This record gives sequence, C-alpha cells and structure tokens, in this order.
Amino acid sequence: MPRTTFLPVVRELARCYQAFERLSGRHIRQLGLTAGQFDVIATLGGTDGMSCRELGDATLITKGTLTGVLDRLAERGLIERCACSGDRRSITVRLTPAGQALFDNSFDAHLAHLKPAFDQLAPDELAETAALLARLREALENEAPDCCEIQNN
Amino acid sequence: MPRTTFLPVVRELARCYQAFERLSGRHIRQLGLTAGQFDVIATLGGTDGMSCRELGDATLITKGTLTGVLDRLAERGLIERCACSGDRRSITVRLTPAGQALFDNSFDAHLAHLKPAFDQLAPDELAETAALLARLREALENEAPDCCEIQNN
DNA sequence: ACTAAATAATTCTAGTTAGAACTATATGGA
DNA sequence: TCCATATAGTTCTAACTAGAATTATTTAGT
Repeated sequence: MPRTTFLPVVRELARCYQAFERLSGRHIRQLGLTAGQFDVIATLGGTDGMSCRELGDATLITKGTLTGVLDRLAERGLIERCACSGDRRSITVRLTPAGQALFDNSFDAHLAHLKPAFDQLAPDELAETAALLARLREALENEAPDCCEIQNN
Repeated sequence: MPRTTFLPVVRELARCYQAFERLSGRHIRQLGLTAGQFDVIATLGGTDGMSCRELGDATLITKGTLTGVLDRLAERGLIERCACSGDRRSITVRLTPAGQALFDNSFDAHLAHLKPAFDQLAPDELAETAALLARLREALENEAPDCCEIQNN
C-alpha cells in the first residue's frame, strides 16, 4: 500500500532547499547582508527600478516583509524610494550608486561561491532538475489557488 | 558564455519549496499549528520520544528555534519533556495522549490534502525528482562543510 | 581526583515570515 | 458626482530563523 509515494520528494525538497540556503547564506552574511536583502539587491541590479509589487513577485518576499527589508536597505543607503510613477499609491525602488556598486562587486562573487556545488552535477542533470521542479511547482500551485496574487508568471 | 547554467535550478528550487510551504501551511494552520509545530508532532508520532538533538536533526528545526517550538507545544499540553535518560543534560520529548490524538487525527488528513498535487506527476517523475534533489543536496553539502552537526545522515 | 574539551539544551539578538488589518489612492459603475 | 470596490504600500502580531553566547553536565587526559 504505497500511500506515501510522495513523502521522499517532500523530504528531499525541504532538505535540498535548506542546504542551498545554508551554502548561499553563509556567503551572503559575509557581505553583511541577509538572504532577503541580497535577493532585493540582485533583483534590482541592472534595472532602472521597480514597484514594491513587482519586487515582491520577483523575489518571493511577501508584501509585509518587503517593507522592513527595504527600510533596512534604505537606512544603509543602498536603495532609494521615489514617488515616481503617475500612481501616487505606488513607489519606485531603485539602487543608489552605493547599492549598484555593491551589486557589481558581489553578484558575480556570489555565483562563483555557488558554482562548485552545481558543477558536481552534469548540465543535463541540472536542466532535468529545473524542469521537474517546475512541473512540481505548477502542480502545487494548481492545488493552492490564488494565494496572494494570481500565480501565472 | 553560459556562466549561469544553474540559476534556473536555484530559481525553481526556491519557488517550488515556497509553493509546497504555501499548500502545506494552509492546511496546517487550519489545524491550529505552525509548520514547525506540525513537523515536531509528525516526527514524534509513532515513536516513544526522542532528545532535542534527534528531534532537531529529524525536523530541520535548528536548536535555538526548537526550544521555543517545544515551549508552545508543551503549553498546549501536546508534548512533554522528561528528564528520562541516564544523561542529565538531555531530555526526552514525547507526545502526550492529547498530542498523540492530534497526530492520529491530522497526519493522514494532511497527506490527503497534499496528495492531489503530487498525483499530477507520474510515480517515476516523483522518484526522479527525489533522486535529483538528493544528488543536488549532497553536492551543496559538500561545499558547505559541517554547518552545525556532521552532515551524514 | 582534576582540569580541558565536548555536548545538551536554553537564551539572546536581529531579521524574516505569513497573514490580517489599516491608510491612501485609484477605478468603474450608477 | 458618488459610492463600491480594488490596489499599493505600511503596520501589526505571533512565530520562526541562524548564529552566537550561556549554563549544566559529561567525557577524556593527566
């Protein structure tokens, strides 16, 4: 009676994600950032700014959390909030020159920090992993309808 | 110059994990528990108790967090701490009858809540996903040496 | 027996999390 | 125009998070 064929997937998904966060987080902390802060910096890098909503969608940081993350990045002079657009409810968040410099210095270094781990898998294994994870994510989202926003991105 | 062949994997890993947590967490919250609390209840269910260390290893909850999670479960009468073993530093955490009853009532229901999502993938896809995630986790752990405990379980 | 190092659990700090409630602004009818 | 509804961002609460420091106990070396 294989009533739990999917439990190993759940277990490995959680452990794999945690292992990634540990490897990634260790390096990010050395940069003086948290995972969420780095996520914002990396997402804004190379853009000319985006709204909180776009930033939340792109980074997986939820709305309520994002305010605090942006507060701390703004305190440190890495991002700025501008009341730019034609919608007075909305703000545009963009990197300051200091934030851009941090992005330039840290992003490639972070990829280099992660690369040795992923190099242990063959390119086609990585591609297959990404494809299967995407399929699983879609299945999970089908069963978790419209959490916060519409889930089709 | 494919300098970032692994970024899609990172992206899908994070999104897939988040989608799972959302689907799972929604049901768990309906039970009046948090994800960590359910993890502890599910891990202790069917055992005769374990130490904090074993519980931390089995649940992915870190040492410092575990104390608080156990405090809240103990307040609600779902678990108890006993100074059982021959080591006075250690405690044994086990479900109370109320905790056992909650486990009995909720664990299968939780699997049933998750099953429709995983049923969208074929059994061999699930097996392949688990295998690839395990390989990736091992690779990540190779590069993140001995975080807290030795990583061979 | 005695000290040094290891281990079990707790405590502490700063930050993140989801979700819900809130404020301000915008939009689409009647 | 006015009102209902939707949206953008902030605030609030309870809980979780990693990591480091702390206390108590055990183990190993001398």
